[in-house]
Amino acid sequence: MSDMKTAIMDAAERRIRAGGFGAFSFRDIAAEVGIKSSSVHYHFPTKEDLTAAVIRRYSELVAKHLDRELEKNPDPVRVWTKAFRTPVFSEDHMCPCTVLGAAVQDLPELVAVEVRQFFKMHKDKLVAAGLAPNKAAELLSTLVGATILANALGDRTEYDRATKDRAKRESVAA
Amino acid sequence: MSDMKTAIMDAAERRIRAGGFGAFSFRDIAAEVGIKSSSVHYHFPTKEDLTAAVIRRYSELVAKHLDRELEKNPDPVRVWTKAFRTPVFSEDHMCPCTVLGAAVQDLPELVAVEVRQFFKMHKDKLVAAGLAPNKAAELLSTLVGATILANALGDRTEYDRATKDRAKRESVAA
DNA sequence: GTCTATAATTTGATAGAC
DNA sequence: GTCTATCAAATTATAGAC
Repeated sequence: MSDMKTAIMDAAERRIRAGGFGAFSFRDIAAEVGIKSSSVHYHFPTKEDLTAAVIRRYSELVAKHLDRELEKNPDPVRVWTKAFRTPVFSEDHMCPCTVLGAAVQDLPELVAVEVRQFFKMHKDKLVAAGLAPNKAAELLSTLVGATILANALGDRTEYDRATKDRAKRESVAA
Repeated sequence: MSDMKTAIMDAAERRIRAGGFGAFSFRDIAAEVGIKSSSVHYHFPTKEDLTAAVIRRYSELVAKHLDRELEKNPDPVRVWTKAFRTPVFSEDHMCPCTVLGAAVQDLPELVAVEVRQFFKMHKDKLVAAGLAPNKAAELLSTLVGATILANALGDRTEYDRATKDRAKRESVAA
């Protein structure tokens, strides 16, 4: 993948994390990467294509990261709690799939498919790691919800408050 | 409040639930309620004003509902789990504050304030109902996240999977 | 690959008649 | 309160030169 294609996706991802599909334009991104908006269309024909590519890249990156962490630490509760904590304590604030997942009804089909796939990937991996389906859904819900709570309240420490007890309760219990 | 003002807010709320702040225009809403977009501005000067009014109304409605339910059932876990379940199993799919809370960084100030207040209200009420602050944050996170999971996966039953175990585990324990 | 130029549409908002 | 008319700006996307 070319440097420019990567730079475009990086800029788009940051904006999606902040406000979702409606919160960025080709002109925004073009200005940031130093080209014209028509040149962005050369790399990604439509906004739908660009957004879907960003989510797919993000999803694959997260999947690889989780596999790597699980090798070092067999406790899925701790691994996932730490993974979802990362954006909260960075400048990005939110996971792009969480932002898009909340407004999935307003998303172009290609994007909706990628977002659905992201959450399905998490469920599958958690079950493969030993969690019961109900526990997997509950853990994932708590982590996703905790990022929203922290974001909406403007208080990152809310994520730790929301996830602290479960980590103590269920760690190693998997 | 006039019937027209109410109709405008109803139309705006439905669109916010589906896609957030960027997913509706004054023209959309005007068409739905049978007037022109310029007439919408008579009732609400700006989009920011309209959105903030919608969220404030929603927040107050939810607060009253929770107070009423708590009188009938003293178990906050069951009351809250049922309350957040309602939009998931309706045509609305999502709570408007959850959708906006995920993208709060992209929201006008007046709207962001109302969204923050919504989640603060929940935390305060849960603590007043007897939950420890950590437990309140965890429960709220799980419920909010479960609505997103159900929405993103296009499977309402995911909400029940994600919330079933906790209800069993913690009910009456408050 | 990037540019200029532009089409076609939509947006939030205002002025002023009725 | 609602209308017509309109503005200024922004949007996604395309055509064609270089």
